[in-house]
Amino acid sequence: MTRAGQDKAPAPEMAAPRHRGNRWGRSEQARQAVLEAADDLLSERGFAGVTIEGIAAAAGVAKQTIYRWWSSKTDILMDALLQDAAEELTPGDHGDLREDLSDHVSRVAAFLTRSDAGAVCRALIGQAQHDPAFAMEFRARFLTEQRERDRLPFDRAIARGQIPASTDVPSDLDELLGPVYYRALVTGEPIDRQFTDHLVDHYLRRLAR
Amino acid sequence: MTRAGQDKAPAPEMAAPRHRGNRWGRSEQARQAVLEAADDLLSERGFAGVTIEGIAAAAGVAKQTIYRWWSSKTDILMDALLQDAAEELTPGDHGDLREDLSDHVSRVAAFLTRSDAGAVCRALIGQAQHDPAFAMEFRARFLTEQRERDRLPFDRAIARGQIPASTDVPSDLDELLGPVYYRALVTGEPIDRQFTDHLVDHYLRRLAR
Amino acid sequence: MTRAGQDKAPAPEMAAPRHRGNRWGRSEQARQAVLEAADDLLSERGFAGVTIEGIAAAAGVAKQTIYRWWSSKTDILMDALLQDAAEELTPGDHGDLREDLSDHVSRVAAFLTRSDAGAVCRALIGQAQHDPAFAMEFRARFLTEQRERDRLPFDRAIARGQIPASTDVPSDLDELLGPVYYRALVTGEPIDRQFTDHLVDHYLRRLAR
Amino acid sequence: MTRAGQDKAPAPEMAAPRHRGNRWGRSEQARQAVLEAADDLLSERGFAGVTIEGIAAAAGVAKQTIYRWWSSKTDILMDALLQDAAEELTPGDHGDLREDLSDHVSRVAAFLTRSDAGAVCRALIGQAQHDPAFAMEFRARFLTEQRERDRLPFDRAIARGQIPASTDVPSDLDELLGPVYYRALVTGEPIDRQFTDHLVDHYLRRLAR
DNA sequence: TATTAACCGAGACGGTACGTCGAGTCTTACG
DNA sequence: CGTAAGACTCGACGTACCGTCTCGGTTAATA
Repeated sequence: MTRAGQDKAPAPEMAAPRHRGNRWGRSEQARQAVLEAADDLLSERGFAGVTIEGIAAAAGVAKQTIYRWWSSKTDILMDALLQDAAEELTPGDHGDLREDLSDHVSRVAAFLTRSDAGAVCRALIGQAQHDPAFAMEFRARFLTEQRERDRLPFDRAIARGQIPASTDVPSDLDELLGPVYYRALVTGEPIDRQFTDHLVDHYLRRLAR
Repeated sequence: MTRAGQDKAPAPEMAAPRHRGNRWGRSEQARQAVLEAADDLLSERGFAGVTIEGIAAAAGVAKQTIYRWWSSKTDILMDALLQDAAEELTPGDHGDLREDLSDHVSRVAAFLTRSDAGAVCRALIGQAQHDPAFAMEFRARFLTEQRERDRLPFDRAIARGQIPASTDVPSDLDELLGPVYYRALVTGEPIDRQFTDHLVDHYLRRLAR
Repeated sequence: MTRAGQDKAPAPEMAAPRHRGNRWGRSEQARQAVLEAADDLLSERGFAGVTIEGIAAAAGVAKQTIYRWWSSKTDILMDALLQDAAEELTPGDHGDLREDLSDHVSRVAAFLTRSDAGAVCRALIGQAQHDPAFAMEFRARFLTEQRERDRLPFDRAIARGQIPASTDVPSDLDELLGPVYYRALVTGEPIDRQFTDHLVDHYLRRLAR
Repeated sequence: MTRAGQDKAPAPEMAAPRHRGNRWGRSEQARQAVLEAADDLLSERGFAGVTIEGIAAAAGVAKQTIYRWWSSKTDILMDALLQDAAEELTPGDHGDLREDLSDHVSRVAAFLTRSDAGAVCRALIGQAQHDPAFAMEFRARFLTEQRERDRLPFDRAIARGQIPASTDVPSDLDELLGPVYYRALVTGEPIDRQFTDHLVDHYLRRLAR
């Protein structure tokens, strides 16, 4: 759908090589500048302040270059999200389901409510409410991957024999994370560690019957 | 904040009288036409297809008339939502917490995923992700009221002595409704009765320890 | 074809009245500013320097206002030409064909090669070479009128009995004015009084057999 | 000024040899393809439809190759004109001034109003109205040569003693050809043989006093 | 025989202007 | 006083070409 590249520069902290009129491909320099400009504009001026013209100006890039590689501003933000989200949202392995979940759920809460990438994520979920086609793209490009990461603690617990293999993980994920997203997206209520730990506690107590 | 009027229809099911230059107040006819046009445009052309100009044209109303009474297209949709949501989302009283909750949670799910007013609601939640000021307005004008309705089953159960008065109702509401909103807003997964009943069941089982 | 108005402000040297958000019609103020800006840009930066954006900026007018009333930059220049050309190109009446012609032909030469309006005229003739549809419009809106003016000396001479009523005026006009246009448009040769007087002289000598 | 090559075709009617990477010189194949593509685009889509990108695409040539040899689209059209015009516009020698002129003037008329190369010529004259620098180039590269051809009948008549050596040929040319160009460029009036013959007749009658 | 200079197609790049859409403001005539 | 009408300024949209820049590939004169 979108030709946006996901690959990163082999060594991300190295400066992107100067673009030199290239037959084989796009300017990594321009790509990074665009993603960063989009991110900056979102946090400084809000979603309405993110415009293709604004990004182009801030990134020192021609509009046409943006349209060559991205189909819309949300497509750009999606790339920015994919580049940043994975590491912030990959659950660690503490060898224990409660600890893994407690850690991950509170990490998701912090991501959604406090991080820059989380702001991008919320903006895209917002856009998904306005545009069904984008909603599908969001799910295909981000959510599917994220759900894979979210379920890792469960998969490890199953492997350990801590919970039965028959566990309906997707459904349980909805119950655990739903309230977090609900607060982040709808009520705006702050999400503290106590709340997330209660969620985990209720879930584990239910498992234990 | 907004000058939108909510009331005034002398006899709501009667056709509004043709407005003929009124010295003493706004045209109820124009108000209804605007709200309906906004609703129609949203369902037919999506959120981006809702424009002030489009609404004015569809409603046979001057742009200035819209700007006189509403501050933005989301303000209009808010009025439309408030007009429609209350009755769809007021929980009935079956004399039993499980039944009340089961009914209400599934009703919320249906509202969000299948009704026209629910589409308006999702669009506004989407907009809230893009605009913090609007998020506050959404919470003040719709969400507070809705949360009052949502908690009615709990209040009645407390009055009946079915659950302790110390119940942290807001928090429990988040746990019950969060997964529903999460599916509706984020994953797009369909929400069937089985899923909502599981939510209620898990909640009640936890209460019973 | 174009909705551009030709009417002038009733008293042209009076400042156009301040535009005051008008139900019945366009802003005369904006109209004049656009025509003048187009003229200025043409003489200062050449035809390629005349852009809709440039005119809008110079006239302090929105692009949309230009597109509302004119279809292209040549349409604007046409209006500017029509507003200026008539007086510069209306032949005077000296009671004698030779004098009338001598005066008029040299006036046409001066117009084409030295006046600002003549520069507009040459630019439009240039555009007519590039765009057959515009060529037709040019002929309908300017040339027909101009040919009426050009033939006035002949009509008066016929009325006076100085030349026969059977004179093929259009054809004679081509012979008299053609060389002037040819020099102005093609060779760029300067056109002095001697050249135009020779043209008139040759024409009159031919008449006299 | 322009690097456009005029020569080099070893045998012009032979198909140009396939270019296969050449150290010493440009690809005749590319050159011809560009000129033809420019011609085609002009006749099919008008002057505005002639773009460097369009020519490159139509000719199967890289933009850079065009920019290497020509400075602008008008520079290309100039080459195309020079390649085609000479033969169409060289007056024949019938041994008689009237016949030579009659033939040549009507040939010029046909060229301007009916031939493809004439369309190119008119387009360039049009461009000359928009761009004084180009006007000079047009005169230096095409018009000077063409004027040499135009005067041939006069030179031959002088050599024959048919007209005096003191004849002001350039001025007479303006009088003879001016009306033809005027009709072709300005009025759009068709130019038939009767009109051109009248021009010649009037000229010759004047000579004869 | 291998090198290498000159030209080629390709296509990404930073720009400018295009023509369109909608936002939000303003003024008027009417009821 | 509220309304329909509609012209206004402004900002962004997405597109088309501009002219510049490398790139890798192809050939033929030279080394």
